[in-house]
Amino acid sequence: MPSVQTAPVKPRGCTNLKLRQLMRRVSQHYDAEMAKAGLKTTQYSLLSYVIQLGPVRPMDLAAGLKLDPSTLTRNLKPLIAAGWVDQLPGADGRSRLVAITDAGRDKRQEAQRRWRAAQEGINALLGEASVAALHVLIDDCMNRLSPVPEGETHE
Amino acid sequence: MPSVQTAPVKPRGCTNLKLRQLMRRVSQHYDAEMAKAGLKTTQYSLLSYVIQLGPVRPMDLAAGLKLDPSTLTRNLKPLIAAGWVDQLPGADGRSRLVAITDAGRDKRQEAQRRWRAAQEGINALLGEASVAALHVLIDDCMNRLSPVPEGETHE
DNA sequence: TTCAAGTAATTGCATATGCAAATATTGTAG
DNA sequence: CTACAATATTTGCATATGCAATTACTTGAA
Repeated sequence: MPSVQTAPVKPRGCTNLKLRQLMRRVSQHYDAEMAKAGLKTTQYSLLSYVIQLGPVRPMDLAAGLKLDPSTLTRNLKPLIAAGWVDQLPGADGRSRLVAITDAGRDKRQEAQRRWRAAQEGINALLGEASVAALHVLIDDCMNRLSPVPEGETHE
Repeated sequence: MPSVQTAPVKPRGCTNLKLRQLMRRVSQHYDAEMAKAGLKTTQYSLLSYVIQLGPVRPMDLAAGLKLDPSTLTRNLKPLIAAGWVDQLPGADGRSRLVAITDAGRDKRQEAQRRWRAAQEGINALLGEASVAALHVLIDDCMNRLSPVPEGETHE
């Protein structure tokens, strides 16, 4: 009988293009939901990390989000302008501390409901198994592309 | 014995955030290589599609790339300015035709070598099996998020 | 024929993104 | 104490991205 082999096939197409396209579609899905809370999904992620990492130096926040520090600086601006985040003086004169405000905590609380709805929408559309598989694959790829040094994971 | 179940686990974390993070890292990898040809990876993709779809209306080009038409308009600008792409009058007065130039074809040829190097770098870093699996998963997700109407695939 | 509905592209607005360079500060070798 | 190296953040520059509104043209109905 002709064996149905799952031979290791050489990847077709451009990984970068595929990733970008999927990312755009997925972002639209989340953004449509988050817009009801007046936030972009990127802003929601940022807000969440500011809460999670407590008052934190921009450096460390950027590292946590795996963002370029210069990008972080700019992404913070709208959140500061909206009064959701504060810039406190850091111990070191050349650094600062980024902290959540009460309004920011409230906003995040509200947005979290939207996020959950969006995530569940994705789970439903793609199937939980696929989403879980995607997460695993992404984590795996991230680790191979830039291993996280020992003891720097967020429990 | 305790069965090692591959139970369908509920996905953890934000699919959007994970995708964005991976996309950024992967883009950096490609961009580092493509920069040697003086292109962004997005520009390489666009150039490739302009060649592939021949003289084509912006609409259809945007659809092919799964990009918003307004984004396409702007992404074309640098390529037109560089003389790699031309805007020809379309049959219909309200439309145009986007076409590759000789210089554009040359540039793409050069860039294609860089792309191959970048793709092979990714394959090596992640393993061909992982990359292939990722592609399959992405294609699957794309289809579920926005099914391609019958007969609109590019052979 | 004339005007309203439809279609294609673009512009206005806001955000996201990263590299390289500039800035501000700290620490250190001499 | 001082000039230089190291560290942390921010700006300058260019691109990427999408939604809503606008512009330009076409078509169809009255």
